[in-house]
Amino acid sequence: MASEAKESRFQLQKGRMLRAAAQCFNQKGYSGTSLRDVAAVLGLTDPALYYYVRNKEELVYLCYVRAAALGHEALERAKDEGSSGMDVILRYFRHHIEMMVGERGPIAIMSEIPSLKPDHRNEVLALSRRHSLNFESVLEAGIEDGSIAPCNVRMTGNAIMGSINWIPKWYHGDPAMARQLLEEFPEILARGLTNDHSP
Amino acid sequence: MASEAKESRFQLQKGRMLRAAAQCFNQKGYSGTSLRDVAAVLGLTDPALYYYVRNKEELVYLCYVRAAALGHEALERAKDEGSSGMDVILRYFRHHIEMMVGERGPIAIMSEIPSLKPDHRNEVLALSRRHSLNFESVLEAGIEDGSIAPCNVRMTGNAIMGSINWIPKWYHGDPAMARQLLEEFPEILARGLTNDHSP
DNA sequence: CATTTATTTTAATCTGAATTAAAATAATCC
DNA sequence: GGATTATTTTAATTCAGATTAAAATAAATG
Repeated sequence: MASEAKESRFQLQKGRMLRAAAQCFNQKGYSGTSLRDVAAVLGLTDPALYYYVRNKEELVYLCYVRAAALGHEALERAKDEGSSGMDVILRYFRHHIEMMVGERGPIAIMSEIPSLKPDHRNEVLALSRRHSLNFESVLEAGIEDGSIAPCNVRMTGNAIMGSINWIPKWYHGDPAMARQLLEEFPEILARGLTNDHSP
Repeated sequence: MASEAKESRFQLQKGRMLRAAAQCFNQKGYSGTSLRDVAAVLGLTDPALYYYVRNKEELVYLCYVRAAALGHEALERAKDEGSSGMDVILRYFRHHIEMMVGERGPIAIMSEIPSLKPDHRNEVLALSRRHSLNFESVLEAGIEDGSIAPCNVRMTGNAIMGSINWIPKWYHGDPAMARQLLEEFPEILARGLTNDHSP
């Protein structure tokens, strides 16, 4: 239908914009990227972006919501597919990293949450916490089922999330690195969780 | 002597300023902190900062140089004190985290390296790389001496640095958390490195 | 094909935060 | 205590980049 097609085109462009923005933010830093930079990636001029977004703050906000959504999706998918806690964790790592370095990426580093306006900030923080808790509950399940060694799940979760969230700082689009990341990183992260001394 | 004392006072204030700036950047984000914010922490007005620094870019640059220097110092001290590779690594974790949450902290997250001016950016990147290589060489030594399991040191280093660099994102000055961080985080990070199956 | 709607552009404005200049206060030194 | 230097302030300026307005183009629709 017409309205569907139109909405789809709009949403498509908006999606492209969010990915362009994520790319700019990760590459040039937040203060280093102007709306012009983002527009340039899309072959547009800056005011065009205002057709999709109220202002720059909202652009950042949407980038972060998207980042949270992709992380959430990665974990939910892993939970659907996986068996033991450790299995779910490993699948989650793979999905999340795939989203960062693959077709759907990049994912914006959430460096500027504090400068979002209060409503937006609170929402993003809530999404972020939810994801952390979600991840921790998988850790707990894994401890329960014996696939993961007992640990402080809060602290362990923070450590792992840091590793993942930091990836865009050193991954800059090199395909060879992307392959290596997908192949080796999940195991590296998981290695600290293994329960070698299970009964 | 007079000139000594004067220089010391100047350097002292400059040091305070860098810590105030790090605190603001970590708490409010880069774009969310104005020079006025930094000055306010020190009980000054914004133009006063220009007595210590040429401009905001230089302030950020100095924060990052300081961050790199403290990381470097933590690792060097660990190397001086430690025995096996794993021992050095653990000591490094403790020192670095102590610097983040203790008297000498906070340490600024290096979120805005890309928007530094080229000379500064290159210098900070060089310091950053040097630290990574330094850390990787300790990992290699640990693998050599059998205290650390064989691994891709580049990738493993990236994972661990991510965890550490991300700490200020979730540590907001709570003393109880600081204690827990010091006590538990090093072991958590090290757990993925242990060589259980040594010959 | 004419009309309406969607998207983008060009040109103009606005703004807040960085920066500079000049003056004032505080510290130090002889 | 008077003179010199160090530090900070108040007041003014500047500017890049966000934002808005109005016009132009492109797409869709009947």
